[in-house]
Amino acid sequence: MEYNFSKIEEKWQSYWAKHKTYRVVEDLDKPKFYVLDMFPYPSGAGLHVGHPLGYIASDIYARYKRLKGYNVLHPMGYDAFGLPAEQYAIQTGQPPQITTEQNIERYREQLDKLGFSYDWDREIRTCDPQYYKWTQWAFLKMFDHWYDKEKETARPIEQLVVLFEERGNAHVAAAHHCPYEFTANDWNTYSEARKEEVLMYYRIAYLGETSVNWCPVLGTVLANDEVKDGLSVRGGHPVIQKEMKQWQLRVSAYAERLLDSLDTLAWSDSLKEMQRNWIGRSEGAEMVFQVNNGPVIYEMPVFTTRPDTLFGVTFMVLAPESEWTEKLTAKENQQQVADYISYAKTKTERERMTDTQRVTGVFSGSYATHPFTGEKLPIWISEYVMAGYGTGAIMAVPAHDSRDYLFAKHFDLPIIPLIEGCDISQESFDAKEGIMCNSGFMNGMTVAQAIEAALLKIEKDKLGVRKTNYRLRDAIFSRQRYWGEPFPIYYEGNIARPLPESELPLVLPHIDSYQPSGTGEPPLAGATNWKYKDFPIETCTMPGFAGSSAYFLRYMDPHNTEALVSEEANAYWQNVDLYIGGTEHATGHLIYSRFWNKFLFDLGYICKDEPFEKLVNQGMIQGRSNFVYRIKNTNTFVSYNLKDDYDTTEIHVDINMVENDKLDIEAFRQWNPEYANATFILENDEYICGWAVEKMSKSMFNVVNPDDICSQYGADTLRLYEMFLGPLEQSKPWDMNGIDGVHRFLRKFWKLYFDKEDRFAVAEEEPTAAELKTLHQLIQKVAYDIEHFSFNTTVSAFMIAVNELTQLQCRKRSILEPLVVLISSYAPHIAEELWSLLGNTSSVAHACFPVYNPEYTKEDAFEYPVSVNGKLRFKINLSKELTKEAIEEAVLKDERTEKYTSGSLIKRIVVVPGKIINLVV
RNA sequence: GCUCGGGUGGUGGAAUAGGUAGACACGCAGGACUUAAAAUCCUGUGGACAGUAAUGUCCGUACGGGUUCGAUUCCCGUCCCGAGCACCA
Repeated sequence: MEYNFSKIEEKWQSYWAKHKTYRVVEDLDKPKFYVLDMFPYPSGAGLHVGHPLGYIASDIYARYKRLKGYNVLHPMGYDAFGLPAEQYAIQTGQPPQITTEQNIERYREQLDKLGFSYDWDREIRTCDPQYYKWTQWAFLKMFDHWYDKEKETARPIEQLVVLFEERGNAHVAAAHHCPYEFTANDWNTYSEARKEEVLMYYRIAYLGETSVNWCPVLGTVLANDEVKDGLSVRGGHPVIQKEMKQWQLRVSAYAERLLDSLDTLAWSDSLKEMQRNWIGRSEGAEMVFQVNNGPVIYEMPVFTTRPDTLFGVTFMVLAPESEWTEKLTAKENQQQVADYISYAKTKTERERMTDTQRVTGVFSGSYATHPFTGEKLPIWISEYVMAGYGTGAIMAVPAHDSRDYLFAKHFDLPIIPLIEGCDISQESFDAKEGIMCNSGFMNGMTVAQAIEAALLKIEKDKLGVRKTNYRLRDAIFSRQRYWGEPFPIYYEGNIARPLPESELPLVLPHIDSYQPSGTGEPPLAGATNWKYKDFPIETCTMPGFAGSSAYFLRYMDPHNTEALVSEEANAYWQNVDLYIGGTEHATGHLIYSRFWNKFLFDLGYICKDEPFEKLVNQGMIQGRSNFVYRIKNTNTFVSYNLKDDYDTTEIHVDINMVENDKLDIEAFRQWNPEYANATFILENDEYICGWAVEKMSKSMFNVVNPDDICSQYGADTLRLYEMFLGPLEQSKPWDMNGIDGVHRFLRKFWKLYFDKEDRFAVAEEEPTAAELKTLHQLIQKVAYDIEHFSFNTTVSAFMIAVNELTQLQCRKRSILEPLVVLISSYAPHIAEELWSLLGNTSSVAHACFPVYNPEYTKEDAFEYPVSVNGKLRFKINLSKELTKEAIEEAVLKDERTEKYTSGSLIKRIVVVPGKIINLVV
């Protein structure tokens, strides 16, 4: 029988679907294991060969764990809300519901062809009202809670009200952004509207005025992780800063816990590092500087991580947006300051970033008093100080901070060095090392000692307090878009009210036009009857990360109508044991879902405080693009090696028209009418294309569709080949060069089970020692490799084993049946077919992973390499069981020892049993 | 600038606790089968030198040093590549 992969794969895929082979239910008799992929956004372009890389790896792992006796939860779904579907709707008028549905269908077809062992009964879609009901529910919970910093947990807002009634807000350790203090008395006299206003400063989901990343082209606000280099991640449009009233999530309240529990997670170091950077913890002091501004004495706080440099402070700087800027500007400087602020406002985020070298600023006209020396410190305003971090004001130490240094040089301000022997003639000395000088009581100390001494002094003199700051900001949660979860919020006048839980899900209405209104109103403003009891409902929708922040919990109990997840299901599945996905979500999804999970944990809805125990980042599979070179202003194309003689433009060509970098000229002519009459300058009668490794994308014409590979080689070959390509975590370009070797291997493997006449011919015979050794070496290797995510080396191990068994002409059930089980994680279709040919009636998925027996792999004789002074000389066959002394004796007796030491005295013999013998002369 | 990865044949990549570097595969070369091609199978394949040959000797994991009987692996310095962060005080 031929290895007819298309027939086999079709047969088993429909078998699995029909018999629901991979359906999983809670089973208290079995240990659980939860393997999760980052669910895809179903884009119109469909899957390319890069997408399944992680899915294949997780599928191998899930299948392996199943064979090992675990009850494996391995679900899949779709992150279906998002911008592209809406952009498409704006262009075509097609409702996003329809296009998303179509895209999902296409994705499903492509996924099904690859033989994944998902339990499709648990599929979820974030745009399904039955799913986003729970996204809205979680939002309501956040609206209804505040964060207690003392107890380090979220608590119901009613309890905060009780605290306010008793003691006002001054002594409540809550995460908040309330700009003022009030007493219990004040609180009790507040109107209802005023109370709501105050509570909004404390809610975990809150509506607040903030400076946001506004993208005029997309007509929406973006979160920090959705902006890169001052451009939107989606689309690459410029982003400006704008003050807007937005829904936000108080992620910053969880900063410390998000940071601390990173240590308990089995994530890659680089990913943890990225999260640490993003959270950005820094320890220091918040100190108060007095500003004597005419009749009023202000106390202006600044944050510093270098209190040791206090004696080097020669001026102060405020952020242009800081509230202090207005207060501290002297009358005679008002015009310049106003000009400067309006100048700073016109700059986009991108300009501000690229312009870091240019020093700008303006003097406010006021002076602060140095707390130790009493000196007058001029207060400047400059855009290099950020309003959103610390207090929006800094004490400048030009000698030891490079930004302050540039500023001081530019405006000719004094610079006082504080470290003995440091050279500050060209640049500041930023390193935290050396001995202090010019620093009063800190003279002679090291920097580390001085920091501690300064902190003690600041606390003692009540000049300030120790403080830890985080870079992590609250997440902006409003999007002025249509295709997202509606907020379950309505407005009673100015007061935002939560919809009752019984009203959930609040279903996204259909609208007539997806066009932006032009007035900045979100599309939902145009929905008819978008009201709750005559009160208008919030017209913004939630951002993309809302739906993906708790989806891993929903998979545990996807059809529950009473709860996000039942207590029983959650107690059984706990959290994700293995999460596989791209590193691009490091500072977005992976922070938000950890935050979301911790919040639900605080409320007692779930039992684990972290969602993903182990996380593996698969690398990207890049595309290999091809180029042709058009001579400028002509329709003539010149071959790659001749292009340097002309002035050419590089143009991407569809890789389907290129083979081994040789262009199919006819296909190229038909590709685009513009090229129909093109002429070509050839080399050796061929047109050679240039090439480059780039991101796989439609616009670069370098996309390889997995469907094509499946029809040409089969899914099993594709699965094996994607793993064989290299280490999972590494990025690599797609190339087809090795795929034949992998396909050849599968055919060889298939042939093991058939005789010369191509009849299935597996015999019931006793295996030989050599056959058992091959099998058991493989069992050990496969188990080890899968546990260590070394999928590429497993494929090699299969190849070696199959070669050996072919050599041995082994056709015995006792060897070949376990072999099927071993390979079934990687190549499930061929494994199922052989498994059934072997007479098994149930799926190979229900088999047991073969047990490794070290007896069979034991070697009697071992070939010891013998080296002299570390240089390999010869090999000697000895028993592995021999004692050190016996080995030494045998080596000394061997005549080659004499030859290679040429009579020199042997000073020492290093014997590592089972490894090596080294003679030191 | 800071942080984290990484540099191994013509290519993708192995080497699991410091112990035979280059597994496995691609490519290439030669051979078998065939009228021929495809497919399949076999052999060789890091470099240099010596030998008719089996084989032997030396060099070799970006570069320079160190630790060690022994370093692709550990330490220090340099160079290059990739990723992330970037006025975060």
